[in-house]
Amino acid sequence: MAAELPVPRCSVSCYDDCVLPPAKLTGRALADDPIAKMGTLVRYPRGAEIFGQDQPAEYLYQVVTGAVRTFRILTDGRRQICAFHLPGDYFGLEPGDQHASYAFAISDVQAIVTERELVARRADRRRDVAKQLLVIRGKEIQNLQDQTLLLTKTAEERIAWFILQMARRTTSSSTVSLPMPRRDIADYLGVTVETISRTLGQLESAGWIESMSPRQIQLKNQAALIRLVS
Amino acid sequence: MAAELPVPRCSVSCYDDCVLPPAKLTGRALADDPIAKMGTLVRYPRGAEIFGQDQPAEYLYQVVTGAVRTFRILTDGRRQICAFHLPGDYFGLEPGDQHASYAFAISDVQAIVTERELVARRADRRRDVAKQLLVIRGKEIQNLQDQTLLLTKTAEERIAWFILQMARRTTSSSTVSLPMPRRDIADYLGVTVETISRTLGQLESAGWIESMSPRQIQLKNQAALIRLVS
DNA sequence: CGAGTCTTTGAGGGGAGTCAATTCGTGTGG
DNA sequence: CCACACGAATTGACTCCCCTCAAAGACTCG
Repeated sequence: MAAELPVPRCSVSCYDDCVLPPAKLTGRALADDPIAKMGTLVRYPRGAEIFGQDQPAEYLYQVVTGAVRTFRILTDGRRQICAFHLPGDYFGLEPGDQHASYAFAISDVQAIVTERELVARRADRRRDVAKQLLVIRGKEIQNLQDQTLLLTKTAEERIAWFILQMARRTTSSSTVSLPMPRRDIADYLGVTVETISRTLGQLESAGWIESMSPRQIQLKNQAALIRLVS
Repeated sequence: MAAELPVPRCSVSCYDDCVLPPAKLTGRALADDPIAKMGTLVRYPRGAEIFGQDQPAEYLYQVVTGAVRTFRILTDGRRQICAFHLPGDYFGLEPGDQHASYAFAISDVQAIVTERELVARRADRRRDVAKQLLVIRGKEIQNLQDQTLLLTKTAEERIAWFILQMARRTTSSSTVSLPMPRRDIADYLGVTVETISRTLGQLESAGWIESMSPRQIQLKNQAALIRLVS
């Protein structure tokens, strides 16, 4: 619904304390990854467009630091968030040779960018590269299946699920950071920002979470949230 | 919601006239397909379980005749239809090595069944096989993305979209066959059977479709339906 | 023909959307 | 350093679409 910022904003943000832990370039995640090694590190300022819908899909991306949203604009003008990509996540590997979605940097982002052509050629020779491509798509399928299940549930269940997922994907502490604005969460979960706000209020009244700031919440009763999403 | 039939029913069905055109084994679809050639043709009677959730995913399937539903049972007892598989469609290629869903034959089904192990080994050597696996997953991703978009729309839009998709995937004539019961459509679109029934009634009142029988409808104004899903 | 399932139709209630106003938080300019 | 401007987020009142519950037809199949 909301138009994307046409111009990247490079100013220091008040939200910069909501940083997510960077994927460790030297850790298991990337060391075992035959594709990431082939790419180069690129920086995108907050709000920057990484690629646009219908553009040729020339590159494959992996987030190192920051957060990325991919989304589609529907014919009725509504916006559907496809996914949030956090450190370690791949994005940009489209089924076709054109991007089916936009990708924007939610915060300042560092990403490993690899030529698709290069990956494809390498996959022809090396089994591990070909297998890695299949794995990336497999994870994407699982995410989409989760999202599909989610969209048949109530707003309360969706939001609880989202908080738990963000907790799992970011820090393991009880403090969950939501680097994206409410509008993004709403368009991802298929509810309105008002419903997000009201439901978070209910969860806080129940004593299950505590809102430190709009983008920083604390889990007070994780078990209850898990029971909610059953 | 409704429990699956525990025992395959082999009797001739009243709905057997709702047959879908078989994928042509000699046609382009399968002749170009390096995987289908490796498998064997298997028949499943209507209502038969093809595989179950959490079972080891040993085979890859391609529908030749009939229709298959894959679905998951949620912890709250609800049932989520993942997809309907019609002649030419692949199913059973899970991200992990266990099936994430059940697969049942909606009508009598013939399918080409191929060992996953065999496909995997072949993919290690032959580029076209590896690429075909990627293509299968790519199509699955597109279907899931479509379903995701769908679940954010109104019941009327979902049902119109479903009719149009079934029209596109089955015969090209104006007669659309819906081989699955209302309950399946409901669990796929995330609405109730009552809403399906009522909305079909509305579309018929509007003169956009005409119901020949519960499982056979005729498109009277395809343009209007397309405009509805925009 | 009769049991059972599938589908349709009806009445009523609730969850989430819409519209609108207020508060909060941030960045800007004096 | 403080006041103001602007968007983000929250809160409130009202409406409506769809679900729930219930019952009656339609169609198979034994």
